Amino acid sequence: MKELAPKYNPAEVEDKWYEYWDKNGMFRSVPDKRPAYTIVIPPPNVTGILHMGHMLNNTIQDILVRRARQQGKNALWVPGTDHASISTETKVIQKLAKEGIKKTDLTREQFLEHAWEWTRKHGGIILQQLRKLGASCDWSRTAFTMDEVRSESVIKVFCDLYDKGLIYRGLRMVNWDPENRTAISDDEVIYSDEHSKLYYLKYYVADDDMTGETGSEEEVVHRDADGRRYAVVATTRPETIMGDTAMCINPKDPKNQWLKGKKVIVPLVGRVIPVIEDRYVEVDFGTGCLKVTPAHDKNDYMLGKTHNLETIDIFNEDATVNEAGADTENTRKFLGMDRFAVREEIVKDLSAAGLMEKIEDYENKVGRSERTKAAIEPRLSLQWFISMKHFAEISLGPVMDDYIKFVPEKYKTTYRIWLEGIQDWCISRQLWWGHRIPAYYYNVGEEQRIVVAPSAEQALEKARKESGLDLKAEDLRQDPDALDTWFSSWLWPISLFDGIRNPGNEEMKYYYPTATLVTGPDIIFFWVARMIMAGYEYAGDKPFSNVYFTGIVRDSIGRKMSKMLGNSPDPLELIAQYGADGVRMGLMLAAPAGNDIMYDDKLVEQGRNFCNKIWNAFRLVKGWEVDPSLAQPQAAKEAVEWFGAKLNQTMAEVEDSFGKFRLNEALMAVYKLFWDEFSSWYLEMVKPAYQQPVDKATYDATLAYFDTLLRLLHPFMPFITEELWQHLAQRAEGESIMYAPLPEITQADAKAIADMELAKEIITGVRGVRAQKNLPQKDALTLNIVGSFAVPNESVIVKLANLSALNVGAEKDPAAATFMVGTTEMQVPLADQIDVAAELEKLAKDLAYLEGFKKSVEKKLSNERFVNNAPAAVVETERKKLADANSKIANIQATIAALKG
RNA sequence: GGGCGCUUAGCUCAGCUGGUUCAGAGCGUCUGCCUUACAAGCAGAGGGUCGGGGGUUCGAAUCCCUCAGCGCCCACCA
Repeated sequence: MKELAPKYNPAEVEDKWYEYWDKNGMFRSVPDKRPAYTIVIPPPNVTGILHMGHMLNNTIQDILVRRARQQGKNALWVPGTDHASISTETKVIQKLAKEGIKKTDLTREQFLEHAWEWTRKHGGIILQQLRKLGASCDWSRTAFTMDEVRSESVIKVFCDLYDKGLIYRGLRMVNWDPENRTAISDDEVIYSDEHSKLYYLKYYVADDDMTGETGSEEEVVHRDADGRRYAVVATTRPETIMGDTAMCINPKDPKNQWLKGKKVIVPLVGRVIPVIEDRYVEVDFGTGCLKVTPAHDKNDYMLGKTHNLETIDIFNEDATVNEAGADTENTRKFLGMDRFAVREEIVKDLSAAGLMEKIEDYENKVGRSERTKAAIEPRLSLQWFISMKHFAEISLGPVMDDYIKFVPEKYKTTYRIWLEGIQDWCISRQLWWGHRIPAYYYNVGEEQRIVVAPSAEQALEKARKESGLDLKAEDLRQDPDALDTWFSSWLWPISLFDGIRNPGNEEMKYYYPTATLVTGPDIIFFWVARMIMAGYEYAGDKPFSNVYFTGIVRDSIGRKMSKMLGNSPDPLELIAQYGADGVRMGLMLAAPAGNDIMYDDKLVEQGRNFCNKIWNAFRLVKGWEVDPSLAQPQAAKEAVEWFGAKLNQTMAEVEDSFGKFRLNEALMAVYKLFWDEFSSWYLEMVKPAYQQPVDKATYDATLAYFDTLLRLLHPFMPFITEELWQHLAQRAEGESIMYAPLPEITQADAKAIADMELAKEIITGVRGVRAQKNLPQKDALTLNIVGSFAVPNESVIVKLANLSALNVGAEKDPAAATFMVGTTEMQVPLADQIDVAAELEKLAKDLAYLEGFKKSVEKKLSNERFVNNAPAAVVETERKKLADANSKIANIQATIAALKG
C-alpha cells in the first residue's frame, strides 16, 4: 500500500465516506424483524443555519443512532425542519422591507408566495450542513412541519380537539407583540431587569370640598398651593393613563384611608374615576395608590373584572394610540403615536401642567418577545386556546414513574411543577406563515357562529346543517389566524410516521414509541411536555422512552454564544479546520448530560490530535512486515493476553456509561484505552525492533484489537474509523464499519490486568530513575529486587525498561537508585554515579512521611470505639497498613544505614 | 417571592447509598528528549486542609443544619 502521510487529513476522506454511506443506503431504515431504535430530530428552523448548539445536539443523536446500529438494532434517525412561524415571518417581513414592500400592502396569498420562495431558497441549508457533521439521518424521510402530511395532521388534530371540547375561543389578556402584531404564549415572553423610571402622578380629588383631613395621623394627604387635595400614583407606564378607569388602594392602608369612597381625576385626561379598594395593592409600594388600566395590564384586567370596571383599550395593534386613547383635548395629539413616544410627550405635558410629583430611577422586569425583542403589550383579544387540564393529567405520571426517563433527573421536578400550575395554551397567532386555523365564521342574522372543519367545503356543509340555511361559500369567512408553531411540533413523533392520519399503521407500530429525544431544557415546556401530551392523546403511548437534555454551548468564559458578541465559531469553519471527527470528539469530551459546555478551541484541538494519534498508530501497524516463520516473543504474548483483558474491561465500562447516557465518560474511557493502554503500552510491548518483521500471531491479534477499537470509536468519530477500518482489511463494496457489530463483552481477566499494572509500575520506576539520573533509554540497566518477589510479565518489563538483567532476591545495595513498588524495594545499581547526600535526604523525607502515616494508623487502631464499631474488614485493612508501614520503615532505615556505612 | 442546582488541582469536571479504586480524570504547567508511528509527539514531575462555620459518627468531599457566592427555571408588585 502507498505511504501514508504522517498527519491525518480529514478533508480527504470525510465527503468520500459520507457519499459512500448515502449511496449504499446505509442510513435508510424500513421496518423488519430487528428491534427498532428510533430518534426523531428536533426540527431546526427551516431557514436557520447550523450553530454550535446544533452541533452538540446532533452529534449526540448521531452517536446514539450509530451505536444502536452496531448493536444490531434497526436504527432510524428521522430528519426534518420546522416552519417556525414567528421567526420565519419576521425574516420575510424584514427581507420585504429592504425591497420597500410592506406586509400590509400584500394580500395573504402574495405574502405566502414570498414566504415560500424564501423557504425554498434558504430551506434545508441546515440539513446539508448536518451531513458535514456526519449525521446518519434517513434523508429519504426528510419532513417539514408544513408539508402535506404534517399540515393535514395539524388540521385534523385541531378539529378533533375542538370536537372534544378541548379547544375554545375566548377573550383574554394576552401577550401582544406589537412588532409582529400577534399574540404570543406566556412561554415566549422573556422577562429581564431593565432600567426605567417610576413616575409619580397627581390624581386630584374630584369635587374636592377641601375640608380638612379626617381620621388618623398616619394619613398622607397631599395638597397643592391652593389647598386642593390629590393622591399620588407611582407608575412605570404614564402613557396608559388614557385607559385608567379606577384608582385602587389597599383597604387596610392607613396612609390612604382618606381616599375611601372618593373619586379622582385622571391627570391631563380629566376623566373622573372611582377609588376602589382591593387587597391586591401593596401598601408599601410607591404611595400605595395604584392606577387601574384594565385593558393594558394583566392584574388591572383582573381588578377590572372583580370591580366591574370599564375597559378602555387605547392602543392599535402596533401599539400606537387609537381614537379611544385620543378622545380628549389634551390627548388628541397622541393619535397614531407610538407608545414610547407618547410616554416622552406625556411626561413633558404632565410636568408642564404640574401634575408630576417626581420621577425616580427604577429597575423593573420588562417582558419582551423572545423573537422580536419588542416590549410586550398586554392586550385584550379574541384568541384560541387549548384547555390544558386534561393534558396535564395524562402526562404527569409517566415522567414521575420514569416510564419516560429524564436525563438528568432534576428536570422531573421542573416538569411536575409546571404541569401543576399549567395555564391554558394560547394557540392562535396573528400571522400568515403557518397552519391557518380551520375555523369558519358565518352569520345567522346578527349572531356570529363558528364551524370547525378540515376544509372550506366541509365547513360549508356543516354550517348549512347546523344553521338550516342555504349558505354559500362566500358566506363563510375563515379565521385569519395561524396556529402556534408548537401546535405542529407537538405531533412530530407521530406525524413523522403518519400516525395522525393513519393511526396504528405499520410504521407507527414499528417505530413508535421512539427511543430517545435529545433536546435542550429550554424547550421542556414548549415541546417536550406537549409531545408527551399529544403522544398519549393520539398514539396511546409515550412518544419516547428517554429524554436527554443537553446543556448550552458557551464560550470559554461562560457567556452564551451570540451573534452580537461574535463569540460563536462557525461550525463549518471548525469542521474544515479540525475535521468533523475532531469537532465531535472535542465537543463530546466536555459535555456531560445537562451541563453547559464551555467551548474552547483547545477542545477540538484535542479531538484533532486524537485523530492524528489513531492515524499514526495505524501507520505503525500497517507498516509491519509479517514473517510467518517467526515465533511469538514472550513479551508480545504477555501483552496480547493483557490487552484482551483490558479491552474487555473498558468495553464493559463503555456499556455502563452509555446506559447512563454519560457519553463523555464513555468517550473518555475509549480515548484513554486507545491512547494510553493501546498506543503507549501495548504497541510498545509488541513492537518489533526497527525494520524487523513481526510474527503472525502478534500481528493478527493487533489487527483484531485495532478493529475492535475502531468499532468502539465509530459512533463518536465516524469518518476516520471508517477510513481506517476499510484499510485494515480487504472489504467488499458496500461493507461498512457502520454495521460492524461490537464483540461480545466477556468477563475481563482481573489477574491479567492487575499483573500488568504491577509490571507498569516497575517500568515507570525504572524510567523515573532514568529521568532523574539522565540515563539514556538505549543504555540497558540492571534491576535488582530486594527480597522475594513474584515478577509479573517479566519479558515486558525487560523490554520496556530496557534491562540487561533482572535479579530477584538481591542484597540491598547502597550504591543504587531505589524506588518502592508496594512494600518491595527495587534498585538500579549506579556504582559511582550515586549522590549519597541527595539520596539520604530523599530517604529521610520518605521516612518522616511514613512515621507520620504510621502514627495516624496507630492512633486509629488504639481507639477502642473504632476497633469495636467499625466493620472487621475495615479494621483489618488498617492493621495491614500498619504492617506495611513498619516493613517500609525498616527497609528505609536499613538503606540509610547501608549508605552511611 | 417560590423552586431547582452548583461551589473539589491553574481551567473544565468525576467522585452512587459515609471506611485502599478517597483525594481522582482530561486539558494546561514544569523538566528532559526531533528515540525512524505520531513534536498535533515521547518519557518523567509538581499541583487541592474538597466555599466558610457548626453538628451527627469510631470515621465526613460524601449525611444534617447554617452562612456566603454563583447559575437556571417559575411568579401578577404597578
